[in-house]
Amino acid sequence: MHKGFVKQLFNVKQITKYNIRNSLRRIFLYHGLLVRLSSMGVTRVFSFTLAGGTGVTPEQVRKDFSEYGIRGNRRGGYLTSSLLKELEALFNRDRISNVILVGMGNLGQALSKYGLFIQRGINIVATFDIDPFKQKARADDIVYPPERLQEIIDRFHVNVAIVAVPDISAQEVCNELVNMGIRGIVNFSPVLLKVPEYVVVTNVNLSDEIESVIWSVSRMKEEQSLFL
Amino acid sequence: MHKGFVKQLFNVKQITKYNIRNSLRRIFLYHGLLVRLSSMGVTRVFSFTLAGGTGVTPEQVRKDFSEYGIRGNRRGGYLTSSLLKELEALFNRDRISNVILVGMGNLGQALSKYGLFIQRGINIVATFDIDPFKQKARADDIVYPPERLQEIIDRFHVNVAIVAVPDISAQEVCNELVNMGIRGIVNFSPVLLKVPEYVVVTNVNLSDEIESVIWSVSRMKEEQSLFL
DNA sequence: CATTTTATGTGAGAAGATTCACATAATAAA
DNA sequence: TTTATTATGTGAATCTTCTCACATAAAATG
Ligand SMILES: NC(=O)c1ccc[n+]([C@@H]2O[C@H](COP(=O)([O-])OP(=O)(O)OC[C@H]3O[C@@H](n4cnc5c(N)ncnc54)[C@H](O)[C@@H]3O)[C@@H](O)[C@H]2O)c1
Ligand SMILES: NC(=O)c1ccc[n+]([C@@H]2O[C@H](COP(=O)([O-])OP(=O)(O)OC[C@H]3O[C@@H](n4cnc5c(N)ncnc54)[C@H](O)[C@@H]3O)[C@@H](O)[C@H]2O)c1
Repeated sequence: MHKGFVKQLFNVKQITKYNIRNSLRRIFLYHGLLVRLSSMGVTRVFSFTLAGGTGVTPEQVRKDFSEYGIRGNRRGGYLTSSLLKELEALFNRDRISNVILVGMGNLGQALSKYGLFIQRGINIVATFDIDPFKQKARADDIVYPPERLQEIIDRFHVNVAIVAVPDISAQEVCNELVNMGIRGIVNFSPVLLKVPEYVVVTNVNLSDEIESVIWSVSRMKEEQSLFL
Repeated sequence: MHKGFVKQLFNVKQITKYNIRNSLRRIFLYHGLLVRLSSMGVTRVFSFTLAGGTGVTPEQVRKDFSEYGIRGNRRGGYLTSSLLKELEALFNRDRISNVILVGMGNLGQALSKYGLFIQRGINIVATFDIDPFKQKARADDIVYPPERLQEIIDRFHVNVAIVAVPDISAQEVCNELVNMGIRGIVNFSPVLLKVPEYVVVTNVNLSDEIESVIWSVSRMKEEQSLFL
């Protein structure tokens, strides 16, 4: 089952104590799969179901569940609905989280238009850009100027921000956000943001992702050519 | 130095032997930083320079370099230019790689417009979409119909594809690509693609990334409220 | 030219993550 | 109701990754 594909989790490598364990990253994967299975009418899953759908081994799935105190039936696997509830309780998905998005360039616009975030409990309540031209992009989808950040953060009790500004502005924007009460940042710029220890940052580096696949493929090809 | 921020690497979790080691993922991070430092005129770096800029420890940087046979001067650190060359040789960046992009929706369009991929040796030679409306989006930036995939893959010797289609189509598109000779896929859809063992897949799951930050923040807040 | 300083390079030990193996419990079958 | 079957749950072993400590070499200083 778990052979024949390179699989990947999202990534987070931590240094503070607010460490996201590998096991928890996988829990997110299981959850994502479970949401889809559930919407397809699947009412019961087994460790191998989740394993097959996420690219890990069944033992790993059970071990992960064990770590978070999630238990199934010794023969009947797990009930989709109650497993979903348990997972969502585990990562505070009982309610929807308001996030803001700063930087409405290419990437920011794509993210802001994505309709499925809400299914995962992610609600982008407002978007911001320093460029006046971008600010009046659309009437139904307002882009605010950075001056209104504090107001919106307070009004919607926002803790988490998505940062999609150019690398030169990233640290500056980050500092402002942290001063305004933001405690978590998803950073798409390729710079390491310096933040106080009470702020969580996750970097998504798309160039690295693509480059690593290119590398793997060329490495694979090299190796195979040795057998010709 | 390495305290006070949560740091993250891009991610890849492997099952085949074409495993991307953590150390290699970090090598990509060092490289990205080095490119920026280099363009800022920095001619010499130390393990702590790279560590500070990427969120790892200096020991780790040296250990990683050691693993890949990269050596510096016992006192003078590393020369930016020669280190860059060594790293690029390491992951075949002597030449630029042609990749294709399938799915020109929100995300695909953002990716296709990103001008800095080329600096990282990533050249998107063509984009594809099944939607005829998207196909004639712009005269200067042609979006091809899927029928022309094979032709373009062959013409530009493409090995790697970026897949940004809806989850329902992802496996189908993936199968076609593999049949046409693609050996590496960067998959933005939230499904696990089943591929033969000679194909490398990396999944980028943006919902998971955001959700994990939300989780970390709420977890952190909970913990802090215990001390009130 | 000898001495001090400073950063590298790496073995050894620690920590973390994954796999293995099997006892255990729930269900199904007889 | 007894027996067989099947999936879970988890300690122990293994494998991987990270950290520590310090010897070592290059450069700077006197
Ligand atoms: N687009 C991609 O596919 C891609 C790929 C890899 C990395 N990235 C990274 O993601 C980030 C965004 O990429 P992009 O292509 O959307 O860039 P972009 O230049 O298209 O958009 C950046 C936006 O940020 C806005 N901005 C600049 N400074 C700001 C500030 N101080 N406050 C608020 N808004 C500000 C700009 O007006 C602009 O609209 C960049 O750091 C880029 O390196 C993007
Ligand atoms: N946009 C985001 O911010 C975001 C966030 C998280 C995940 N994703 C995932 O990324 C993927 C793309 O997202 P999106 O927002 O760009 O979706 P989208 O619906 O805007 O675009 C998908 C595009 O793929 C095209 N397509 C469909 N089937 C195709 C086929 N067989 N061959 C070629 N093209 C085909 C469609 O015509 C459409 O243009 C989805 O799987 C989505 O779940 C996107």
